[in-house]
Amino acid sequence: MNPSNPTAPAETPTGPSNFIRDIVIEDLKTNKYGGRVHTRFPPEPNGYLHIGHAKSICLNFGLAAEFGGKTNLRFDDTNPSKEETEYVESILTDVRWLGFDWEDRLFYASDYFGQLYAWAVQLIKAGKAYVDDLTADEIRQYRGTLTEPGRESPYRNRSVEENVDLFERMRAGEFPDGSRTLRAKIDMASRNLNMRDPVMYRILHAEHHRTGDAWCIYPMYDFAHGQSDSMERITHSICTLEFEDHRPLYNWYVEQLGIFHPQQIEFDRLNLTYTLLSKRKLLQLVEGGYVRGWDDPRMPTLSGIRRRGYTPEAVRNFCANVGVSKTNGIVELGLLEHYVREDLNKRAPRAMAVLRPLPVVIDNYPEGQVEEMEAVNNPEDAAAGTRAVPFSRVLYIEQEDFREDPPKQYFRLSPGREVRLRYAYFIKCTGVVKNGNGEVTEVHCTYDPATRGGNAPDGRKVKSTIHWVSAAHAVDAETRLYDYLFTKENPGETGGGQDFTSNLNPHSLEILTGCKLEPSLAAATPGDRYQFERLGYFCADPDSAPGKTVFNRTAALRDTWAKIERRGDRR
RNA sequence: UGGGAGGUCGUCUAACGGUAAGACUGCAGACUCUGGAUCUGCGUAUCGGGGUUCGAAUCCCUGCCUCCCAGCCA
Repeated sequence: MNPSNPTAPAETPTGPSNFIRDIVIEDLKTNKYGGRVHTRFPPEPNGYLHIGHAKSICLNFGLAAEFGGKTNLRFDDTNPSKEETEYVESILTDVRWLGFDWEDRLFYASDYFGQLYAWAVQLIKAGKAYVDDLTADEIRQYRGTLTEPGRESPYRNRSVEENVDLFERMRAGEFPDGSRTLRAKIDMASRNLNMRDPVMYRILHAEHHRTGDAWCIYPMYDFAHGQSDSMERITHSICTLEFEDHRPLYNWYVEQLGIFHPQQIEFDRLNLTYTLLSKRKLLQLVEGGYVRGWDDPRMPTLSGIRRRGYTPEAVRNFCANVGVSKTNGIVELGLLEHYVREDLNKRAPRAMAVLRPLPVVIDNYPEGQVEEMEAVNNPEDAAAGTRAVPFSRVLYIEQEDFREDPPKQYFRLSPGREVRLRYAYFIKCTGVVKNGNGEVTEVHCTYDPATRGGNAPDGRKVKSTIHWVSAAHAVDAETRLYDYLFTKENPGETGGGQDFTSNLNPHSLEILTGCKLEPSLAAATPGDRYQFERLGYFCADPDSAPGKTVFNRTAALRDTWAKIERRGDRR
């Protein structure tokens, strides 16, 4: 926090330290970059950001913020065939939503196309790059294999003059896509395949989302990334493990060019159980119609998570606590859920909602009478106050809260048994009405007027408190319950010939209509979050319209009874 | 059978030659007008084999296992 004493722990540590933070602290101590900490988050605008990106965003912005540094947002948009403005918009929105600010430092690799081109010419003139006429297929063959060295291209020793001329003509659009490339002249025998004369530029007559048709040659990521970091004077260039092999190449470019040398540090990408974090596969889910879009609440995208009802605070806490290391592991999805529950428990107002209604008639309650019961808005937050909930003779309770033949340890309503209606009265079940299939369609009860508000003057106890909604006052709603999108911890693991879609969970979405909400919920607007008592956290969906309320279940509450019952089944 | 990076409770992360710690999960209990929350307690780990050392998760040797790399993707 205090730049003059960078080794002092942060005033509000959001999580444990990690090896990258330790490196930054050490660099500050040795004054490696003149006390500067400058990071960047460099997405490619070819898809929506997901929870794995959130880890990187939090790391980069968090580190800079902690040590008084800066973080740039830079789009690595070097491949016009995959990138779109829609994606840059969504990325901007998501980073902002997460709570980070790049201030005036929004950059694009495409801003640097001119400089990159000049540097390419510089390398050609230094005899360090050449125009190659080999086809993609031939380049692959010449590259060799993991265990065998590659062979030099027959075009490798063209004169500087010819290379300059050819490269200029590539840029001028004289050659068709794929006919030539610009390659770095390094070492076809290198044990690191990235150093076997990597392609620097390819010909692509494609419309770029920002530069339009100004260019028909585009730099490869490897030729753009390191220099972009360099131009932005990035001190700590943090990326994921798979780029470790590329570091020697980035170093080579920067050294040949004689420009500022950022320090690249690789960390492990986030993996989550029952979750896919691959933009390619997420795109496939969207395009294949397996989900309703990038922001489907089952998606691990930030837009999906947001629509699901997660808070940025919960995501940040999660990211601060998953740890940053170099081991490839897989974090349990339950940890993410833990952080939403932890956050929402503190801030979500409570309300009563009945998802699967079962009518209850209080036979001894005066017909036509309505009472306003006082309910606490949030037991975790006294300042949230109370509200009035209407009570009347006919109510709805949750089907699960009644059992005609209660199993052991079931404490809820059943014939002859007394329970408390939350914030209202004790009721005792006196009988049921069934339909032709023998299913209970209505429960009859009597109430004890002396227990108004929920306490018995005679001190008698009930073993259970259940939620309810007055039938006459209820607001109808649709709720969408979500389960894991995949049935396998590692959805990428598939049997012979199958792809990951075979691991899709057919029950990942359950839509409930005819749900009954307490009237205060009629005021909910999309994005509003509540805890439906005893059920879970719910968030009003943008699909809501006047008269049609839709809620997403963000996360269920911990359900001890379900656990007991499940265990009972196994015995 | 090349190169790079890794292997610590079920999961993730710490311990930087000196009592293997924390979080999540699990189990047990307390409390409770949410079978929620909260609180208390319990459990399980240094990949294997050698070595150095008074002392090794940590250093050395060796074996095993996992991940990444043969795009004109990023």
